[in-house]
Amino acid sequence: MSKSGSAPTINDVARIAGVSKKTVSRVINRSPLLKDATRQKVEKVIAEIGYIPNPQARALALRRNFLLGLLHDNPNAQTVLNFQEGVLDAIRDTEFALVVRPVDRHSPDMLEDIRSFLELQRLYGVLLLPPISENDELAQLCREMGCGYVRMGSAALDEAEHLVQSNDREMVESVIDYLVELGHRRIGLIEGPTGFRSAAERREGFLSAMKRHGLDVPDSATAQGTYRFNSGVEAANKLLKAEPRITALFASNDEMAAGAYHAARERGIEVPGQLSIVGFDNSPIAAHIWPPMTTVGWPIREMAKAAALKLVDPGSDGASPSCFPARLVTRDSVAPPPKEG
Amino acid sequence: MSKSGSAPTINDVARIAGVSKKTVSRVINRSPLLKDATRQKVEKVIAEIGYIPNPQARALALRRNFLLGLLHDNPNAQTVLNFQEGVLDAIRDTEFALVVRPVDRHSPDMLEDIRSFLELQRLYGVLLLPPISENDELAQLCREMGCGYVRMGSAALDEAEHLVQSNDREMVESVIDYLVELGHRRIGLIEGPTGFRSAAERREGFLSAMKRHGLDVPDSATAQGTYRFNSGVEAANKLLKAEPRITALFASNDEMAAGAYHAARERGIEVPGQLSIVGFDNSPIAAHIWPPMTTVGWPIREMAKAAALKLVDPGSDGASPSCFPARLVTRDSVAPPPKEG
DNA sequence: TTGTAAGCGTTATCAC
DNA sequence: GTGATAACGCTTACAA
Repeated sequence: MSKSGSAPTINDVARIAGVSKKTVSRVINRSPLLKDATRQKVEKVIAEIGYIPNPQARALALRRNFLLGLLHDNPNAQTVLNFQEGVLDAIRDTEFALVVRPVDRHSPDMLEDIRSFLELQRLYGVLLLPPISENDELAQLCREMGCGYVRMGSAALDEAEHLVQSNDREMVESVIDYLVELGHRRIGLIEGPTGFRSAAERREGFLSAMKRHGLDVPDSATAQGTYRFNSGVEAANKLLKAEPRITALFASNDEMAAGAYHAARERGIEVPGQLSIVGFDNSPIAAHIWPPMTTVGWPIREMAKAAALKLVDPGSDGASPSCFPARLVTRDSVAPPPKEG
Repeated sequence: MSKSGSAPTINDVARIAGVSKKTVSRVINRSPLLKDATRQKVEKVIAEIGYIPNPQARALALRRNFLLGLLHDNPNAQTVLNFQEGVLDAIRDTEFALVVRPVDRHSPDMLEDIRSFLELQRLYGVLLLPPISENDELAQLCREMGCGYVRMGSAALDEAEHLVQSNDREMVESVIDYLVELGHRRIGLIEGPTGFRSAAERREGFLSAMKRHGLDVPDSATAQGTYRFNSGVEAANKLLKAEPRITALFASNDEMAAGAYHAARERGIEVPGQLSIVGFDNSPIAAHIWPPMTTVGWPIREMAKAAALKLVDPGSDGASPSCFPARLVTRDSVAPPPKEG
């Protein structure tokens, strides 16, 4: 047995199994050049004494920590938290742990901060959430530092092994199809901020669907927001004062869509009777607002799990492309347009 | 200079400064038995070559990682995320990093899971969020494992060095005072689930304030929820069907309060005209719902920072008690009661 | 296929 | 006060 008190080490295993510690190390690391008999003998001892390799020691020897980092500039609390859960799904019962690192994408020091963070903590790999996942310099930095990385995004930002993707554009197209089918013709767009790939993808989806249906998109039917609630209020106010009034609007995220609810209510416009609203994200507010909001939801948690697996177990499925389909969550904020007059 | 390519090590510092590595180690660890001249000489070299101690090596030698763990059973996404930001405020520019670990308080294996997690990762310390912060066995486990811990709670759960506290009870009392001052007499309570200390504290605050004002609290004016939205709907439905109807209600968190909005709207009861609603948490939904909700807010981020500092720098202020005052965030969900009749 | 010796970068022990 | 020397628990040469 191991020396009582402290956890068994590789030396205990080696001594009891009657092999060298290097052989034990080979077992741990699944070296292919081991005789099966030896491997089994060692594995038996490992199981018996409950040996677990010490991650700190491995980290020192390998010059690389068993830590996954989540880098994000808080797009939305629930999104970040769901993502954390998904990563945990992937690394539960492994030696990996998840470290989080909120960053400020507007800070000129962001890249340098991340560089020294990676240098210090020697992370095994990092997971990049939008919008900073769209930053190519950041990806380049990870490569330079020998740090694995996976980007989560709404477009083909990188090679398959570094990317987990959603199909925002298609989804927005089908949202518009849905509204048109219900009879809507004057549909407005509250788009997200410049510089966000997701915002661009969603706008493209909107515009191409409208074009496909032969519908006009006057300037007065689009407005830009910041992805925040207040900007949704302002943008909706712009859209709703134009005549003839739009009968439906798509907002590039739920928070702005909630702002649009607010603006509509202040103007005495009924949702969905006089105005249909569709959001994007399926965040909690969409379910809790009144009337419950129809929106587009990503399978964030599954995406996060896939992203983490690409890092910790690239063998399994990591090299293959991962595109996760979003789905329309139908609730009560959409109805046919009001009769003209 | 250090060998080019890799970062300088303690050996480089020792060689250049002409001292032993142990002396450098003493400088790093602020040993008091060093001659000032020696210290300054070494510090100069450290600054010159930009030496940073390697956390992985320290972790191995000290048998303790430079990681803070956040253990939580997601009370609320925004709360958790704010807390993370607060911890980061405390450990920014230190060698510490934050690892997160969502747990399932309903799992019978929770304690064992946490035990093996702590054993494996050798965390410097953990931060416990409600409701698991109220679990005394968990605190005991941390003590046994030699892992620092700080509990965040709404009552005096532990000694000052292990606690960051909020004053939920007093705050709820002042909420009731506020409603009574406006003229409300029939005030309802949607309380949180059994087993949550925060729920108990808030209920106590409610009841003692009502008693102080000589106001009756019939059974029909209280209902229990789970802190989730749907339970708020159900609880409010129970409260709102009792006659004479309550004119105000306090919900133990915002999510249930949002559920109460929902129930009121379904029954055609106007908020705040016919029913005033006050929540607790100041979560985003309170600001985004219509009408914007009056609620009680904690300074989560500051509390998190204080908690992390208790762990990483107990010298500064860690031993002293930390009670953070919540404050009433006044918005538009409260009005005087409707005229009788 | 397996073992030996020498690190990885720090701290602890115990002399001086 | 300070410095050799041996841990800490593992991995990577390189040898056998």
